[in-house]
Amino acid sequence: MATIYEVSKLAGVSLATVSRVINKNSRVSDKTRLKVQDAMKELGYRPNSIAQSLASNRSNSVGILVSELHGPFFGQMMAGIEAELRAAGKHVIITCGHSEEDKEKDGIEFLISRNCDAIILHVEAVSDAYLIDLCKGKMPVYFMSRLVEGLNDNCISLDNELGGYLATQSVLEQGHLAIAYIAGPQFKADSKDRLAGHKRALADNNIAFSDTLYFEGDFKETGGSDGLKYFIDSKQKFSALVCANDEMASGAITYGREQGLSLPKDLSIIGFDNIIFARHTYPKLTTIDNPVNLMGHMAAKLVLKNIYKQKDMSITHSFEPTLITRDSLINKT
Amino acid sequence: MATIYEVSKLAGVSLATVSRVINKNSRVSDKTRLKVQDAMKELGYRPNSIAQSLASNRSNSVGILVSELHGPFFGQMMAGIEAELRAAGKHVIITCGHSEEDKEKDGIEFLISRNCDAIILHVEAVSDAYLIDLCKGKMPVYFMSRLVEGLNDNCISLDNELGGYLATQSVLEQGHLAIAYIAGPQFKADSKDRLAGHKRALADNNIAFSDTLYFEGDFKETGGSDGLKYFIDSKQKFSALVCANDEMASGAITYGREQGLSLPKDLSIIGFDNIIFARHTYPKLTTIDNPVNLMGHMAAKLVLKNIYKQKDMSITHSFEPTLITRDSLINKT
DNA sequence: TGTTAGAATTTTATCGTTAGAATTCAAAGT
DNA sequence: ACTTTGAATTCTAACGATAAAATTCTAACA
Repeated sequence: MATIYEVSKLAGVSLATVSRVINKNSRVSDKTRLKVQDAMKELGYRPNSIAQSLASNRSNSVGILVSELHGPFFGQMMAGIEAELRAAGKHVIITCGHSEEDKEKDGIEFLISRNCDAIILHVEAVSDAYLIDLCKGKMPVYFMSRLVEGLNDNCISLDNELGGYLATQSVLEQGHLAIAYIAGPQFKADSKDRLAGHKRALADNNIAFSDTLYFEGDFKETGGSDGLKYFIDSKQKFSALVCANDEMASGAITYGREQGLSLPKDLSIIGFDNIIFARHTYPKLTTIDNPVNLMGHMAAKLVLKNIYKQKDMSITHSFEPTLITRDSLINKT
Repeated sequence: MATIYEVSKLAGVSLATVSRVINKNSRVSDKTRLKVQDAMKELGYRPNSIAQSLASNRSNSVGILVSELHGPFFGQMMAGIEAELRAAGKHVIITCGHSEEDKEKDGIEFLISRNCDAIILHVEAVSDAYLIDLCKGKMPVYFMSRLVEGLNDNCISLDNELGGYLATQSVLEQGHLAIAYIAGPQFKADSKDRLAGHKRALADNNIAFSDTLYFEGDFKETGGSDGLKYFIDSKQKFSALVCANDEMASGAITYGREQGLSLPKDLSIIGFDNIIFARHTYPKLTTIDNPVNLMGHMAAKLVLKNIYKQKDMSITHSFEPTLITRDSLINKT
C-alpha cells in the first residue's frame, strides 16, 4: 500500500503538505492540492488509519458495551449509535457484558485497552460507585439508558419511573383493580424505577401494593411465563398483568394461552419497550414505547459534540416514554 | 499513561526486553521477567494497542459487515462472532450495509480503511463478481451465510436449498397439496436457494409449481402480510403457506388472524430461520432452524485459524438446516 | 525598490511499539 | 585457561502518519 511518502515524492511536495490535504483543514494552494490529489489517485493511496491514530492521538473509534449483541432492544440501540457515528466517519467497537458485573468490568477494560476516543456503556450489573470512579480516569465515558448520580451530563436516559407509572395508570384507567406485576431483575436500575412508577400509580389511585401479586423476573420470555405461572398457581384473582418489558409480556401471553386463558378477555397485559415484535404477538401488545434507537443516536451525538467537537449538536439527555395502545389491554368487564 | 520506555527504565532493562515479556513468546529469564512485570504493575502500564498495531502490522481487529444491526437473525450472528473473537483478545468493528449495493460497498471500503486484519461479510446486494474481485486484494475476506463460487474456503454457509426442501416436504407430509409460497427478495442468494428447494420438493411429489401461489416478499413482517393478502384477494384455494423466513411468517400470521382465519386450522404456516420469537407467535411457529449463531462462531474460528494462526481449529464450512416442529403446521383435514 | 505581513510549504521531531541484527553473558567442552 | 555455543539482552531502525517550529514565497504597500 502506498504511503504518504510516495505520494509526496510523486507530487513533488513535502510530507506535511500531503498530510494537510488529507486533513482538509489548513491552507494549501489550489494548485498543489490538485497535484497531491492526482498523485493520491494515481497511487491508489489510502491513509493508514493506525499511523494516523498514533501520530494524532485520536483513534476515531468509539467503544460500545451492551448487555447482549442479540435481542431487539440492544439491536435498536446499536443501530442508532452506529448510524450516527458512521456518518461522521468514526467506527464502533462493540462488545458485551451479559449483565454480569465481572464481564461488564472486563468489557470496559477491553475497550479502554483498545484506545477508543470514548466509550458508551449500557451496563446494568456494575455499581454507581464504580462508574463514578471510572469517570475519574482519562477515558471519556458515556451512559446509555442509565442515569448515574452526579454524572448527568454523561447520561442519556429514559424516565423509567414515568414509564412504569404510565403503564399501570393505563391499566387502572381501564377499570382494573387487581393488578399483578412482573418486575425485571431488581439489581438493574431500570427495573427498580419501573417498579417505583408502578407503585406510585397504585398509590395515586389508593390501591395497596400487594407482595403476593409481585414477581421478579429475568427480563426474558421465561420471566413472563414463570411469573404468570406463579400468580396462577397461587390462586389469586387479578384481571391485569403489568410486565416490566415486552419479552416477559410475550412469555406471559404464550403461557397464559397454554393455560387456556382467552386473551385479552380473561387477562389484560401491558409490556414495556415496544420492541419490533410487540406488534406481532397475539393479541397485539399494548406497551410503553422506549425510544432506544433515538437515544442511541443521541448518545452518539453527545460523543460527537464533546469529543470530536462537532458543532450544531443539540443534546437531549432525558427521554420520555409514551403509551402505545394495541389490543392486549382492554376494559375490565 | 506509562509507556514501555518508562517501564524499561524502572526495571533497568531495555525496551526490547519489555516488549518480549509483553508478547510472552521469546525467551526471557525468569528473573528479568519478574522485574519487568513488577515495574509494569507499579506503573499501571497498559500497552498502547495502536502503537503495537503500527509496529507489528497487526491491528487485532476484525471487521464485520451485516445487513442490519438490529433484527434477531443478525443479532445471533454477531453474538457468535464476537464471543469467539473476544475470547481470543481480538475486537470487532461492526458496520452495516442495509442490503443495498452501494451501502454494502461503502461499508466494505470503510472496514478496509480501518486496517482490519480480516473482514467477515454478510452481504446480499453485491454481486459474486465483485466479491471475487475483492478477494484478489490484500485484505482477507470471509463470507457468512453465502457461498461464493470458487471461494468455498472462505465461506461459511447454510444449505438453503435443503432448508427450502425440508420446509415444503414437511408441509407435503401433512397432506397439503395446495401450497402458497412467500419468497424473499430474489436478488438475495438465500432466497433463491430456498425457493429452489421448495420447487424440488414440489417436483419430487409431482405437484406443479404455480405462479399464482407465489409471492416475492421483503423478508420483513410486511412481506408476510402483503403476500397473504395477495393470495387471499386472488380467491385461490390453499391450505398451507410456506414463508422464506420467520419474520414474514409472523406477518402472515398476524394478517391471517385479522382476516378472521383460525390458525392453524384454516391455514398451516411454516417459517424459516427459527428466530427467538418464533416460539412466541400464536400458534407457535413450526420452522426450519438456521444455526446462525454457530455459524458466526465458525466464521470467527476460520479467521482465528487462517489469520491469527491458532491451532486446533476444526472448521465446518457448510451447515445443515433442521426442522423445528411446533404448532403452526398441522395435518390437512 | 525595499519592507513586511501573511500565506504556503518544508523541516524535524515525535507518537509507542516491534523486529532483526548485534552484542553480551554464562556455562560447557577441550 | 580458552574457545565455543546458545541463550539472554541490547541496539537501532522502522511502522506511517501528525504537528509545531522554521523557512520560503508572494503580493501589497510605502
